[in-house]
Amino acid sequence: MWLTPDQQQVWRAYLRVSESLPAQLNRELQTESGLSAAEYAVLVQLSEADGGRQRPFQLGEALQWEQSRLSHQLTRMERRGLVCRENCPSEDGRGAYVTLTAAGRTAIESAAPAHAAAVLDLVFNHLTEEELTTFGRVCEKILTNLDHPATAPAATAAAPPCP
Amino acid sequence: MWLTPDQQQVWRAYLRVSESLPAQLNRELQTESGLSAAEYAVLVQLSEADGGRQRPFQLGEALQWEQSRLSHQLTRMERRGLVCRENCPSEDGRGAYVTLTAAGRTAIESAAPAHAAAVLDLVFNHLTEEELTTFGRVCEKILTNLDHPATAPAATAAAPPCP
DNA sequence: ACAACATACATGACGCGTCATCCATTCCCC
DNA sequence: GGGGAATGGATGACGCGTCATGTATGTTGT
Repeated sequence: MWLTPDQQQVWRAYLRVSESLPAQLNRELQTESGLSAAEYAVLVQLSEADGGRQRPFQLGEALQWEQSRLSHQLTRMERRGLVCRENCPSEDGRGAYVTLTAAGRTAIESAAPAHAAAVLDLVFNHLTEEELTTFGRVCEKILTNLDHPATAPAATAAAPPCP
Repeated sequence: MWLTPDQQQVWRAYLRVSESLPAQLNRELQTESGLSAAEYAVLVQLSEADGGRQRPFQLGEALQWEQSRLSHQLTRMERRGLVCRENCPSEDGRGAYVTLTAAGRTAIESAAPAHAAAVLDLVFNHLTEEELTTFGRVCEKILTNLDHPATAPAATAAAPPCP
């Protein structure tokens, strides 16, 4: 029930990566393009959507973000003029649309190349083919474990009939 | 200057891991022990220190944290009674000491086993030997790239003589 | 000895993320 | 068709992290 020394070492290395790599990418994004990682992610999704326009809940699904997180983020991005909200899609009175503004499109298009270059530079340009595929497989395995919470100590049998 | 499809796929998987894995571990830590990941990290360091007592700047080095971040964190943890600050180490009038309280030691000791189990459960128990070592090597490589900013476009030659 | 600089730490402002909660609309089922 | 429940979304409170600054003590050069 404890990590082996090998696992400890890998885990510590991973923890450092998981702190430093996003931090570094954030800094680069911020200084080169004035965008945060969160803004970048939203802008990428919107720019890939038809008409640069999407329902918030679709955005949330694509980003795997909590709805509240997205809502806060959109509020800040609207304040910055990167997106704008339009209410009342005729089909669903509850809904809304988020649209990329011209400024938003400019921002993402000018930020993307440098960001991709940074990712290549910090990660992929230094990996062998085999390291790439194994790294990918490890990530997929972790995602699988996150989705199937084997952690459920006794509830794996069946969902209780909700009495 | 763009990611290949393979790289794209691995990158997206990594991004999800880097969001979901810490989030999941945080949740578990929070619900099982009432600790945040940041608190856990500080408590681990302090509990390994002699007398559960350390200078903030040493803590910062060990954790690789910015000084300001640590200071804020210690303020919150002091408010929660997990650590306490003592000023005036006789050797250095500027300094301070952070000490683990009894509550802090109890917290970390009761939290550690479940946390280790969660890490094993979510990550290491599902990796082959070869995946473990390759994963570790990839992390080390990324860390190396982060330390040696090959990104420095033209300033690698020499630091300017600071005119 | 004293000015200039460096070190150790604290703090306020702000962006970010989560949780809990709330409002409006739409769906469903009797 | 009327009363839940579910869905789409917003918001406030709070912990967290960074940047910019501030303050006090120590160090160094002249």
